[in-house]
Amino acid sequence: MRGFMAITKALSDPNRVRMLLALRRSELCVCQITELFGFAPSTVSKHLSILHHAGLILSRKSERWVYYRLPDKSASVAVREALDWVHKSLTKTDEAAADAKKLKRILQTDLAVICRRQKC
Amino acid sequence: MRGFMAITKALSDPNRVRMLLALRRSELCVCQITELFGFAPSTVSKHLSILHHAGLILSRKSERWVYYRLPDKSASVAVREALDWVHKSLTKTDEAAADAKKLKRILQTDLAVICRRQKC
DNA sequence: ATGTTATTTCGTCAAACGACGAAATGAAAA
DNA sequence: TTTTCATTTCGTCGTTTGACGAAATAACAT
Repeated sequence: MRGFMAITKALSDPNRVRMLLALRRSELCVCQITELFGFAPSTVSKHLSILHHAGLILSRKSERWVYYRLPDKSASVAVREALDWVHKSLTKTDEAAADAKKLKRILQTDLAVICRRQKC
Repeated sequence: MRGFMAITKALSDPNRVRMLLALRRSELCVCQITELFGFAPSTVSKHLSILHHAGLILSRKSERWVYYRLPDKSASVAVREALDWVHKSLTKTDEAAADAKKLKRILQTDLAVICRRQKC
């Protein structure tokens, strides 16, 4: 029950759900997600940490950046079913479409440029 | 997205999830659920109203009591998948077993007796 | 009609949440 | 080694949540 509640609590915030949808296309680093949402980096980091703690995303560090991604088959059944449910329910929504559109432009921009932009 | 978030917020409280599990065996009236949880009736009513608003449970009124039950096939895909996910993930947990055991005794007791008990 | 009573609504309060900025961390670059 | 910088942690603040009891509601029983 404990792990299950970690998942449902993680899913109870719309911004965290949007993050899961954004990660569907490809892994993203914190500053890319920060750019997408327009939140403070610390806020995004906290959200990602909650998703990570629930097992809904995985992380890896490379060069200067921390990348988050959706888990593969090795995730628990509860996590996989939760992610399937989220994606099946929301891929066709307006919010997901708008985020996907904005994300597309972000992915075309150099990472260093995006990160520097956030210092302003 | 709005309806989906209503579901995830409803599922983000462990007591509401326990209520969904309790309803798996049979429909229950508010005072039976109140007896099971040991909360104030107003608290239970609020929880049930949140679950109902999310479409996760249905209600019917009969004689003096309001009964809540899980929805049938007519529920939305998102709701049905959420309920399947909850039940598949949690039916074998200790919490569910303990509630089921206590619920069994409650179901053997006369409704009017249970309701009167709560006035003390 | 009147009274009873199961349920809901409302107001309150403490705890949890989500946002932020400032400071700490830690790994790569110089 | 020292600096740089992406990320995380910490403390704060306003809002939301979950609990309660009291009062309102509405349906049944008398």
